[in-house]
Amino acid sequence: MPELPEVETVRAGLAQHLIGRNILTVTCHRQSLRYPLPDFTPLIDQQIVAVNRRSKYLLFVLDNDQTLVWHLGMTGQFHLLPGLSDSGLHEHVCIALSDGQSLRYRDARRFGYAGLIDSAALLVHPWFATLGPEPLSDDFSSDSLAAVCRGRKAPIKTVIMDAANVVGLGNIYAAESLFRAGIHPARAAGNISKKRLALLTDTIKQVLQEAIKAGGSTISDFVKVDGKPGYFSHSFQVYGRAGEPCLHCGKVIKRITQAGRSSFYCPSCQR
DNA sequence: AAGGTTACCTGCCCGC
DNA sequence: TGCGGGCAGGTAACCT
Repeated sequence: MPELPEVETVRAGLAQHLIGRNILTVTCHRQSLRYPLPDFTPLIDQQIVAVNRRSKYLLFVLDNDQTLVWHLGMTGQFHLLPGLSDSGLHEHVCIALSDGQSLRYRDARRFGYAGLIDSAALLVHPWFATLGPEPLSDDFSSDSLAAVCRGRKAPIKTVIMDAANVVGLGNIYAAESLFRAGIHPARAAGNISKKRLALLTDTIKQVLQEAIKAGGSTISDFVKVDGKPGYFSHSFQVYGRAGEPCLHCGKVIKRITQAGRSSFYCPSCQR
């Protein structure tokens, strides 16, 4: 699922169905995912008043001044099903709602995690305290990006994938943003002109916005009823295209490993 | 102490 | 057909 556009699309789809609903029961099929799951009993009889997002975290705001925080990890999915049918493969949590539907959490790799946090204390919680700006807000700007790049020898790709600097970018959108900005993923962050960082700031915002727009058509279906896979189908310019021709110049797209992840780039267009 | 590597988990795809 | 290896959209705990 989950880079920012996917999480945002899931958020929007869930908000539509969950706001105003009450939670009747919560059933867990295992005690922990990446971390131990919280005690869900405080959720019982609470109303969901908002479904928000910060970084890649979904925030279910309850009317008891607590927030159910959920991270999808790599493979986490939420599905809304009519009624309380049997749990499917890798389904770990089932939340029964007052409208007769049930919200199911499924996660094959179990890298996802959840917590129940006092809403007032959300921003000081360790998951949130160190997060950088939202990329689509004015807090993320050429100035803020330049500030975190200054003096850094780390590759620009790892800098923009570090949530302390800007949240929401994963392996795909980092690669696509750098391609559009013409910046080589391995270039030292501190060695990029202010002007080029300003361009990168713009391409990050563009790419994420376009992805949210495109994601709406596919992933919202997935949230709807019976959970069709609904994978985000976007035409990537470099991600996953190693060995294929660059759509801009025709040179062969390369793949390198950075921080244990694949990076894709055009050796001619990106410097 | 910044920067790099590894681990957490299951599934899938590819080559032998 | 079966099996092993490598890889997968995230995060954080380790090393150096």
